[in-house]
Amino acid sequence: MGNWQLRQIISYVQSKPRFEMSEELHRQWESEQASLKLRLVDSDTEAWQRSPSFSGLQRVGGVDLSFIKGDDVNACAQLVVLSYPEMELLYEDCRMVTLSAPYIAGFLAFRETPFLVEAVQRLESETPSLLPQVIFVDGNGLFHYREFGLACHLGVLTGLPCIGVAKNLLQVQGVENSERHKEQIKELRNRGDTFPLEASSGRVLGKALKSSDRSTKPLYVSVGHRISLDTALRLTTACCKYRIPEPIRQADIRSREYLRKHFPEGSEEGATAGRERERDGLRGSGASNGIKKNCSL
DNA sequence: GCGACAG
DNA sequence: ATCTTGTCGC
Repeated sequence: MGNWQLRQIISYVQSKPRFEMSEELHRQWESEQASLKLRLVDSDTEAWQRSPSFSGLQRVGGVDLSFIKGDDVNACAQLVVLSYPEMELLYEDCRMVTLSAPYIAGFLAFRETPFLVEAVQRLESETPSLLPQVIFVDGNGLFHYREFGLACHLGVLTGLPCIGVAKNLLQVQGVENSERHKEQIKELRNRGDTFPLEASSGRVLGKALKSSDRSTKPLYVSVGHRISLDTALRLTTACCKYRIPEPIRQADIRSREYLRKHFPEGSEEGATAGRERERDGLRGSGASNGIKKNCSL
């Protein structure tokens, strides 16, 4: 294929416009965020959160969604629970899900939350003793346009303490990826070092955190629900073997692994091909080494 | 027109 | 989110 045709294809793909949201839906979602926000608790509510060594904390959770390359509708929703402080797997749950909402910055929760809540509810009804005492969420909490990101949303809907952890900076409320910001990143020396993400209002919405010794890029941590920012930072640091907090990292690794296994590159039509295998006995409830597994197509 | 846009 | 090989270093 000539370079010329390639450019033609590239420009076509790139011209695909981002989803345009109707004014109506925009208002509806904003008002839902505002009303859920009334139930948000942005301080420590648990005894273990006050403990310097988190004594009393035994289970930390992580959630994530993974996608197949050409398909932004079918995804694998994953919940893992790890032991604290060992970070050993205690429970994992994954499901293929069909998303109904598009990705729109500022409204990520409407796309992902329904499936994450379902996963938590399955655990709650089947093995409540394994419920995590806190959940690490892939996305922002209070560090958000309206101070109610995915981690807040999931926290309020489940009632569980949640921590928002974003891998990329969301430029919001006056916080920007400026030269100043880049300088502050360079000044982070040791694992655990932070600097505040301050809104133009003066409120600190979250903090940038150097989560491992050999990572140039910080994590953007903010309160999700029922935890203070300082505690969220301490715990995030405590749960990082690498840059990404272990619960989120495991959820990410395992959901991708699941997709690789059940939808190898080439099984195009996305999840439809796999649906036929649905009844073929692939339902994992059997535990091999004490780890509760709860996976199915 | 240019840049931003968590996942 | 996803694509993608090697490369440099411990």
